[in-house]
Amino acid sequence: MPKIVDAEARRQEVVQAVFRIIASDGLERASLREVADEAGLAVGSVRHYFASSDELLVFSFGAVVDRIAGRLETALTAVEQEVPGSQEHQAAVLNLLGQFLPLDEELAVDACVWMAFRHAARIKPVLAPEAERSHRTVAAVVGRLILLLNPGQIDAQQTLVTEAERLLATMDGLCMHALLQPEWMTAEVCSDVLTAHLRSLSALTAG
Amino acid sequence: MPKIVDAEARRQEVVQAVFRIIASDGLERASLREVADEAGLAVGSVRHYFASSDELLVFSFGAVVDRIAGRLETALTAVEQEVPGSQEHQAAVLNLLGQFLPLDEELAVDACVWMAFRHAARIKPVLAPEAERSHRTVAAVVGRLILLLNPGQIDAQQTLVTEAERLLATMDGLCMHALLQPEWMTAEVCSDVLTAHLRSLSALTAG
DNA sequence: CGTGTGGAAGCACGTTCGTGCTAAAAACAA
DNA sequence: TTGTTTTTAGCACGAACGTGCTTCCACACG
Repeated sequence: MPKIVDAEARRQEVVQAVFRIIASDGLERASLREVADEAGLAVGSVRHYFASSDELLVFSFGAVVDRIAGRLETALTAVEQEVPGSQEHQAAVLNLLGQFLPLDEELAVDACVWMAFRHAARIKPVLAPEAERSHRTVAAVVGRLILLLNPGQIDAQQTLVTEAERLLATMDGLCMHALLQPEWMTAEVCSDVLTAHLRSLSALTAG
Repeated sequence: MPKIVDAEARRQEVVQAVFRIIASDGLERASLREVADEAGLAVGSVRHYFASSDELLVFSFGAVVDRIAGRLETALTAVEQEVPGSQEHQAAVLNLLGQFLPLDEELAVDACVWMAFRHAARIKPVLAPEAERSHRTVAAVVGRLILLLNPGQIDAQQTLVTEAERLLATMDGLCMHALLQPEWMTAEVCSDVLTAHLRSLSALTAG
């Protein structure tokens, strides 16, 4: 058998190059030639691992969705292991919601890439399945979080859906503003908005 | 003097073509050739009114910002003319917030175009000034709305900023979801989320 | 009635893109 | 060593892009 290369690792390296290009220059610059350059390969080499440009983009979209979903899942189990209402519980919730925001370099890259792919999916049908998976996955996490924050208090399915969508929309909006208007959107404002929203959620239980 | 045409009207026609292309095929398809085709003109004709592709895009961005700002301003004065707490006041507020969402064809096109340009502005520096103007204008409207909803109750500047950003993030998130996941995001869910958020705002006054 | 100016159209060049295809290089089996 | 197969690299073609430049056309004015 010939030269053996860890194919999966190579694909991940290429995907990382895609991420960097999207974060710095946008999705439209993520062409095969640019990606190959960024990855230190030739176009033909990239095409050996990804049959077409579409396949590369779909795979990259799936990769970033998996990364985000993994972080959220980890943070959610951390929330579940704390006593509701405790200080640690509150911190775990804030940590979970912080995973949506570009608070450090890695989160910022993922947020950029995630946003770019979701918007591109509106136009490019090949990206639609991953976009829907992304939405379902994240909505499920947020829904479970809403239930954790209101233990046994939400009876109506409609309230759950509404509050989950409300929190999700707020998070996406915050992420968007943090990416697009970083000078107006400091980490402190993000934190204030999050705590204000959580207060409105606990008011739900009280009412 | 030669053949006289209403230059401003022509420019608006071209801009409308840009809007249609962005809404249906995305910003990256808004090339001079595509825009000229959509407008029923030749490339040279479009370039007669817009010196370059960048100038066309910047002008189009400004046009959609003006349209949205105009709608918001109108809706805000309508809110101001109602008695706070009245049924009509509530309806006027919902009407104002509804201007952010793709509730009809025209609003949907504007929302698509607005989103596309704002995200493109992260990469293309020529679009940055309009993006900042857009943000400042809309934030000002939302800030005034927050003050109207809490007459004389908001003393701390920080609370105003936080609540304005919170409402703005929610609106942008809702708009985004309505554009990207229309099957999950019915008008009813939008309405429920809006009323839930407004309830959390009035809870602010009560507390 | 010219005639010159603004409007409309198009050509041509260089660049970038995806992709089909070919060929060298590298590494393991025999 | 030789042979086989993966990996890497590259060429070439058609399409689409922005843009500099030129060309036609029609009409308002002297």
